[in-house]
Amino acid sequence: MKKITIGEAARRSGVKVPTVRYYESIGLLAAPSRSEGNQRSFEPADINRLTFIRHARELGFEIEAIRTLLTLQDDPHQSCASADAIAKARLVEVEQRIRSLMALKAELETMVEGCGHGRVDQCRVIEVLADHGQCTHPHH
Amino acid sequence: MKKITIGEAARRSGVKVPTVRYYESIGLLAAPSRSEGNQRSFEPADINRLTFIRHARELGFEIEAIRTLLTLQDDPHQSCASADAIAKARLVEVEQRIRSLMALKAELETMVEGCGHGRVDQCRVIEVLADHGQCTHPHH
DNA sequence: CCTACATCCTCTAGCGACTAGAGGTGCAAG
DNA sequence: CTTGCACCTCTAGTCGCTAGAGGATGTAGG
Repeated sequence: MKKITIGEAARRSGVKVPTVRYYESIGLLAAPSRSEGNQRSFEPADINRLTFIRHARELGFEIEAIRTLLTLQDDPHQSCASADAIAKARLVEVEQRIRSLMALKAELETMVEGCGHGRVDQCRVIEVLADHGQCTHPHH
Repeated sequence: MKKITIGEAARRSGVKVPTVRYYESIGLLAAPSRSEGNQRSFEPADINRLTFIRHARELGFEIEAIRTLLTLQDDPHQSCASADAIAKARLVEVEQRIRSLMALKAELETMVEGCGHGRVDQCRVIEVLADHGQCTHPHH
């Protein structure tokens, strides 16, 4: 079997080198075997695991959620109810975040549109921040 | 003039007590005068400043951006071009974040819908994470 | 005046998920 | 054999707070 260095693992998985070491340090990835010169030597399975982690992180799952998802993946005969629950919870979070960002977007647009590019004392950006009563969307 | 304690300032501005002290420590808020017993004594202007900061934070502005906005507010004869640029940049960020979250939402929905609530080896949640080629939206 | 009790003070450490840098070793090509 | 990159460990820093220890102050009731 050919040895996969950490740099190679990083390139194949899309996870940065220091981040791979970090994942090992927090026990998300098992410590790989070492070469004679003490360098990490990864297996193809490690690349899959790293890729899984990267995808999950890109979808905004927290490390602890990923830890749970990984233990599920490691034992494929378990019920997938936990995985389902984790994904559903994440979906709810994302939907809330979208709603809040949409309100925010509207408010920023009002600020930017109202700005006559003159002096600060006529600037709507500063004005809205200073007096929240002017918010068009009193969401907070 | 009546003295405003840190607790009162926190209540009026909506910023928590330790956060007020934190803002002072990073120089976002001038150190207020102290009572005989070394307790902070705020002015009404401090409440306004804290409220400004809170609004800006709620809109997702970073501390350094707020620092700039505050120096603009302190000198109302300046051009508001900087404030305008900061708000516009923030708007662009928010719009990008919304787009990315919408793609993410679609992907999570596919995962959750596809889950037959059976065993892990048939679970679409795990499957999609393990093999990103299955993503309906190849946004990343 | 004394006693509770809330509020205040400073200081340090912790959160999540990395990222950066120092200072040193291994390894492959020319 | 030397150059130079990739690797190693370790510590500290990032952002914006938050929590807790351990002690001082301020206020209201008895």
